[in-house]
Formats: sequence, C-alpha cells, structure tokens
Amino acid sequence: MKIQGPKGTKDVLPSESYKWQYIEGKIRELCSINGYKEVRTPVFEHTELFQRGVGETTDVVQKEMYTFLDKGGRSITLKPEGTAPVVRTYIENSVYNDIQPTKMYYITPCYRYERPQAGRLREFHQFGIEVFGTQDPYIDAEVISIGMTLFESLGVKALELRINSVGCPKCRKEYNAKLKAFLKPKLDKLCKYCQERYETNPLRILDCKEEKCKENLTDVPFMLDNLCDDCKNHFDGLKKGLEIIGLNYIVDPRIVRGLDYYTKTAFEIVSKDIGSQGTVCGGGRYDGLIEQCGGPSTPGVGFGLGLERLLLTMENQGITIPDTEKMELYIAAIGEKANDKAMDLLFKLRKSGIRAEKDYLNRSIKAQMKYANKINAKYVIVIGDEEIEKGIVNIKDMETGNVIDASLNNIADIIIKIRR
RNA sequence: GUGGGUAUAGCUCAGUUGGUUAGAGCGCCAGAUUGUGGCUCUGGAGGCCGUCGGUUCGACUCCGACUAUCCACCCCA
Repeated sequence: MKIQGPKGTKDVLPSESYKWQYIEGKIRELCSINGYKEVRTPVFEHTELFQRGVGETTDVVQKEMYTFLDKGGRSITLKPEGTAPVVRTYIENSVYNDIQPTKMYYITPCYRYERPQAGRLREFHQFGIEVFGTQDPYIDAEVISIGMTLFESLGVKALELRINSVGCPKCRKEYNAKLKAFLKPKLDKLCKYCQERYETNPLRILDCKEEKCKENLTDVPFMLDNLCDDCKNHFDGLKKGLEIIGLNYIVDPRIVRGLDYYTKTAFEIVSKDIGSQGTVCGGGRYDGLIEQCGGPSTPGVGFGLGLERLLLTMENQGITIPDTEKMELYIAAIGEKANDKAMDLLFKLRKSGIRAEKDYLNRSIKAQMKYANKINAKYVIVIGDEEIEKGIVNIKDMETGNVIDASLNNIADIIIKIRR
C-alpha cells in the first residue's frame, strides 16, 4: 500500500525549493529595511488562545481548527493563523515594557481543516507582520505598503488594494442595529446563506456574490458612512498616508474580514489570477485584541499573506524566479586514477567556496557531459591520464563552448577570477 | 459540511460500438569510429488501466460502492 501525504498538504520538491527561498529572502530583506524583526512562535498553542483571540463565533474556530488532546490531557491546537500567537508572546514576555512600537514579522505554517481547492490547503504558509503600540493611521499605511512592496519587488502585477473601515465596538454596535433594521423587511428575498448571516454576522451580507442579494442591497447603509468621529478621522488619516507614499487604493465599503478582532482599518490585496480564492493578503487593525487576550490595552495592526497564493499568482503571471543555486563547476573524470584525482580536487575547490560536483555513478565521459549540461553547470573540466601527467586542464564554458587552459592547482583562482 | 468533475507509464494525456500483444509526447537510461554537453537519429527500461464488488463467454471500456484528487459553495491566506 502506498502512503500519501495527508489531504491538503503539498511537498516542496528539491527542484522548486529555490522559489520559496527566493521569496523568503525578499521578505526578510524588505522587513529589515522597514525595521521589522522576526518572531518565531510554536506551531501549536493552547486551544483557548484561539478561542479567545480569533473569536468563538468565527468559522475558523468553530469548524476549521486542528485540535487534539495531548498525553497530559491538555487541549492543543495547530495554529490556524499567525496573529494570536504573536499577541500571546508579546504579553507573556512583557514586550510592552520595551520601547514602542513593536514591529515584528513571521513566516510560518498554518493549519485549517477545510476542503482543499485552488489556493487553499490544509497546511499553508503565511508571511505576516504585526505592529503593537501605536494607533497612528500612518503605521496602517506602512503595514499595507509592505504587502504591496513585496508584490512589486517580485514583479507581480494586476493586484488591487481595497480598503475599508469596520469601525470600533462603539460605532459598530449602533451600525449593526441600523443594518438589521434595513435588512429585516427584505430578509425573505435574500439567499439562504444570507438569511443565516442575518443572525450570525450581518456584516457579511454586504459582500455576498449572489445577484438577488446584491439587487436588494443597492441602498444599504455602510459601516463606512456610520463611523464615529474617532474612526472617521483614522480612516481619513489612512487614506492620506497612502496618498503620501503613492499607493493607489480602492475604497470598498463591502470588505468585511472574517476574524472577530478587527477594528477600524480592514484591507485586502486581491489577485484575479488564482481562481476564486483571490485574496493574497488580508489584514487590518485590532485595537482590542491584546487586552482581550489578557494584556494591557494596546492597539495593533497587521496582515497575513498567503505564500502559496503568492506563488500561484506568480506562476499564473508567468514570472520566472531566478535559481541562485546553479552549479558552477562540474569535474568529469576518465578512469579510476582520474576519479581519485577528481575526488581530491572536488573537495579542495569546495573549500575555496566553489559550488562543484562530480560523477558518482561511474558514467562514461559523454554521460558525464550530458549530466553537467542538465544540471546547468557553468564550467566543466575533464580529467584523464593526460591531464594528470601534464598538470593542465581545460576549463570549458558550457554556454559559449570556449575553453581556457589552467594548471591543476590553479583552478580555484581562475574560477573565482572569471566569476566576476 | 454541501455540490460537480476526474482517476491509464515519473509527468501531460490518447485508447475506436466491451474482443485478447494498452499507446503517444515529454522525462529517464544507453548507443550513433571507442576522451567532451545542447540539435538530430536509433534502441531500452518503466503500467495489478485508483481499490473492491457486480453485469458479461470476455471489462481499461458498462453499473455500484469506497478511496484519492481537482473545481466550486460556506469561509479564508
């Protein structure tokens, strides 16, 4: 019987891991420039953290968590998102006593028990950033810019930045009442899901894709038009911040985030190139979350960005990722004596920092050349009795076919020199 | 959790109204005057036709169940 990987998981094979490394490198570089430091938290947490942090009413907590009892009888959950664990570590380690704001990022696997589809896996990887300790709307703009800049630096095009404000507990309560009053007489004309949403989360009715729902919502009141002064000023500040740094945005009053903790800013970066799960990056502000998790009242803002979705978008846009691990030198050997010499040379060259490879399958010279070509080796040297005797080899440039002479004990210097 | 599609070689897929030796392209391996790659040509390896059961003289082909996978919904990265 053949053992397969669990449903909704995906292997990253050696032939494509360079893509991940490339993207992760870009992320680390970008975060460094912007003053964000990496935080690493466990893959699993006490279930209670997500129940409190993400929200008991959310789908993520109600039906999508990988939860189990460990051998000590504790309820453990594989992290379904990145924010709550970072909040936990911020509180647990009293990071709020350090100089503020705290700017952090993470690259982590996340787990959600769902039916897989295009751009959705049970184990997926998220790049996220969080800023704790400031309410300044300009930091919201900075957070958003990091997502946008990452896409830009990877050559991803045709993304839309959509922003909204979901208000604060104060104005949202009033708005919810207003919304429900508006919807009540139309309730039987809405789709069955929206009729459920009316009770569970009326905000979500706003972004339903059903035509009959859209028709009935033409003059629906939006949260955005019912913000309190504080929230309204904050949203204006965000827009101004985005304009100063030159980021185009679309105000989309229908954006609603599915996690309970969001306040004020909510945004999505959406791709049209990956099927129906178009949100590549989503996030916003969560000013009540840290306090709710047992910390001091501290504002926060951040986003999560799906690396599989990012990769999907790049693939569908035909973006090629450079492979920086190409072999520099292949040493072909003819005969047993030459094979020993090649082994000796190989390890000396590697010590000099040259990416080098030799044959380990006792193949013919022709097969060795083919192999060198296949692995994209930049240079090849062939060692046989003659070369050992004279102490001279040809360094062949596999792209041009040109050869240059080199003394056997001089190869490293020459490669380093022509490497440029 | 709900709905639909698909399951044949490592990969992408053909396979005639059910008929006996299951094919192609790519990839892999080897060779084309024995020490030099890419292009071309030749040959080779590699399939319990997803699993189990049913119909039939006979099933890769028809039917059923199961499993896996893909897409969509709910929701989200």
